[in-house]
Amino acid sequence: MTPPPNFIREIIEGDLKEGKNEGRVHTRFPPEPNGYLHIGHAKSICLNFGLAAEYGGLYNLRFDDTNPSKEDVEYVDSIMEDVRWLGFDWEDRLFYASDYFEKLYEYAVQLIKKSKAYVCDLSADEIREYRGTLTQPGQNSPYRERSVEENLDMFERMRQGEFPDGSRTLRAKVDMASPNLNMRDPVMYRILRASHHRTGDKWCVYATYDWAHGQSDSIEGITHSICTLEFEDHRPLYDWFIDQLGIFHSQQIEFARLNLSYTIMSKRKLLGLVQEGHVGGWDDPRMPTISGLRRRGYTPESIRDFCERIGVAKRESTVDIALLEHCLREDLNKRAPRVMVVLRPLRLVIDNYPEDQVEELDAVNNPEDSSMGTRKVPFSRVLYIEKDDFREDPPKKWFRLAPGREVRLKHAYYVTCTDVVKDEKTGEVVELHCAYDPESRGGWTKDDRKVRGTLHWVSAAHSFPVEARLYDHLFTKEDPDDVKEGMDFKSNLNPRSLETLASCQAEPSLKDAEPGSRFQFMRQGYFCVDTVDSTPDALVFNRTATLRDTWAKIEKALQESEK
RNA sequence: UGGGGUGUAGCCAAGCGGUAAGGCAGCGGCCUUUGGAGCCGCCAUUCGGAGGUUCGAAUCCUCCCGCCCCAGCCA
Repeated sequence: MTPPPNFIREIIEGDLKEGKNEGRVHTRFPPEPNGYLHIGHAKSICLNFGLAAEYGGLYNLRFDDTNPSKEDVEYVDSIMEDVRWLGFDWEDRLFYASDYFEKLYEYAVQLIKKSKAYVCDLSADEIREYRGTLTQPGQNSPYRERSVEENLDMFERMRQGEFPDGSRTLRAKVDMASPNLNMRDPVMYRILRASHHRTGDKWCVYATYDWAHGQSDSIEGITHSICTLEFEDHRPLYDWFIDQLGIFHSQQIEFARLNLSYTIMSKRKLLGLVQEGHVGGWDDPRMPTISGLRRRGYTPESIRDFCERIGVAKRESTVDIALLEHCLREDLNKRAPRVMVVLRPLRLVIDNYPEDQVEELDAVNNPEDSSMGTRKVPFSRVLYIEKDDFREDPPKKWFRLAPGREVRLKHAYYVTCTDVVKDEKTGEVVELHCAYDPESRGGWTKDDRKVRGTLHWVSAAHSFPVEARLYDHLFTKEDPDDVKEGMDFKSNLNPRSLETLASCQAEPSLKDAEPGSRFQFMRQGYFCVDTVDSTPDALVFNRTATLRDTWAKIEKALQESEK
C-alpha cells in the first residue's frame, strides 16, 4: 500500500531529487514533558517517524525541556512509554534540549559578539509596552545599543546568578518595526530559578522555545522540522537564528494539528479535567490521551491506521471521531475473540430441558479467522439472557424474544417463550420460561425453518459475575468549546460518559482473562480487561467501542415515523 | 486596521491547464447462527464569490468574502 500523497511528502521528494542534505531524511518528535501525550501527538509522531522510516531516514525523540517550572520526569516517562507502545523505536536517539544548554550558551555569546543580541533590563511589562501592537511598530529598548563587552559581561553575570528572576533578559537584535511580532527583538534567555528535572540547579537562565528549538534541530542534523501551524509565524525567526550562526539549516514545515469531534485536545484543559477530578486521571479511558486510549482497549495499529487515513494538510479541520472508532472496529473485528457476556441479566428457564443436564457446546472463537479455533460453552436448564432482548409487547420488525416468539440461542438451541414472570409489586419482568426444540442443537433444524433472531446467553450455574464499564463520549457537544457566554467547556461534560454495570454474567472461558486482553462481547461491543482495577477474582471490563447497532437505528426510525 | 495561513460533499482529503480519487458518516439492497462482519449500489454538472486569460480552469490572473494564528520572560 502506497501512502496517500501530501504536501510534506512532496517537499521531501523534491529535496531528495535535488540532492539536498546529501539525500538524508532526519526528523524528530519534540514533546515538552509537561503533560501526557494525546491522539493529536500520535498524528505528529506517525507523521515524523513514519516519514523518516518511509524514506530510509532516521528519527529522534527529543524532549523540549526548556521550561523547568512546568516540566516533570513523570511526563518524560509516560511519553517514552506511549511512543514505544505506538510502535516506534528511536534506538539510541533520545535527546533533550537540556543536553544543549552549554552549546546554546556558546551560540548566544557568538550572537552577542556579532552585535546581534543584547542584555535588556526592561521588565516583562515594559517589554510588552515597547513591543508595539499588531498595527503599530515597536520601539527600540533603551538597552539595545549596549557595547559588546558590556553585553558579554552582563550575560555572564546573568548566568552566574547575580540578578534576580525576571530582572533581565537576553534578546535577539532583529527589528522592532517588523510586522511579524516574533521578530521584534525576541527574548532568548530569561532568568528563572527553578530546579530542572535533568540539570538540577546548574542553570538559572533558560533558553526560550525560539532560541532552543531551531538550534537543537540544527545540532541534531534534522533535515525536516515538522511542527504545527501556529509556529508558521516563527519560521522567519527560526531561519534568522540559523543564518546568523551559520550552522546547519533545518527546514521547518508546518501542518494542521488534529482536532476530533466530541473531544478536547488542549493539554491545559486536559490537565484541568484531571486536577478537578472530572476524570480518574490522565489514563482515564475516556481521555483522548494515548494512555487513556490504551486503557480503553485501543490498539496501536488502529491508531496508526487512523493517523494515516486522516491525511496531512494545512487547513484547520475537525475529524469525526466516528473515523477513529471505525479504525478500531476494523482492527478488532479481525483479532478479537468472541465471547458471550450478559450485561443486564434476565433469568430464562427452559422448562422442557432436563433438570441436571449440562451440555458442552462448540463455539467458534472468531468467524473472521478460523485459525482462532473453537471452545466449549456449557449449556443448561437455567440461563441468563440480555434484558434488552425481550419485549413483552414487541414493536414492528422486532425479531428477538417476546411471548410466543422463537429465537436461536447462539451456538445452542431454538427456544420459544412460553411464560413471563413479573414482580408483583413493580410489574418488572424477572423471569422467562421457554420450551426448547431438541432437534435444533447447534442452532439449526432439518426443516430449515427461519429463525431470524439470535441471542447471546450464559448458563446461570456456570457463568460468573464481572463488572463492565460502558463509556461514551466525554462531551455532549461535537465542539466542547461551543459554550454560552460565561461558561466553559466543562459545562459540556457528558454526565453519562461512564455507566458501570456491576453484575454482568460472563461465560466461564473468561475466567483467566489477562489484564489488557481484548474481546468482542457478542452483539454488544469490544471490551478489554482493565489494567488498573481488575483483579483475578473480580474482573473489570472496559467497553472499548460498541458494535454497529442497526436495530437501534430501525427503532429510532420507527418511533419517528409514528410521531 | 499590520503580518502569516487557509477555503473542494455532513466530516476528512486527493487534484498541480484536458473535463471532480478515496475514506468516514448517511441512504437503499444482498447475504448472515452476532440486527456484527462482508458484498453491491446511491451520495459535488461543480471546487468560498465575482470577473478575466484559454479551444479548455478546482488548477493561471484580478478583485471581493469567510475562517484560523500572532502583541508569554509558554511551547
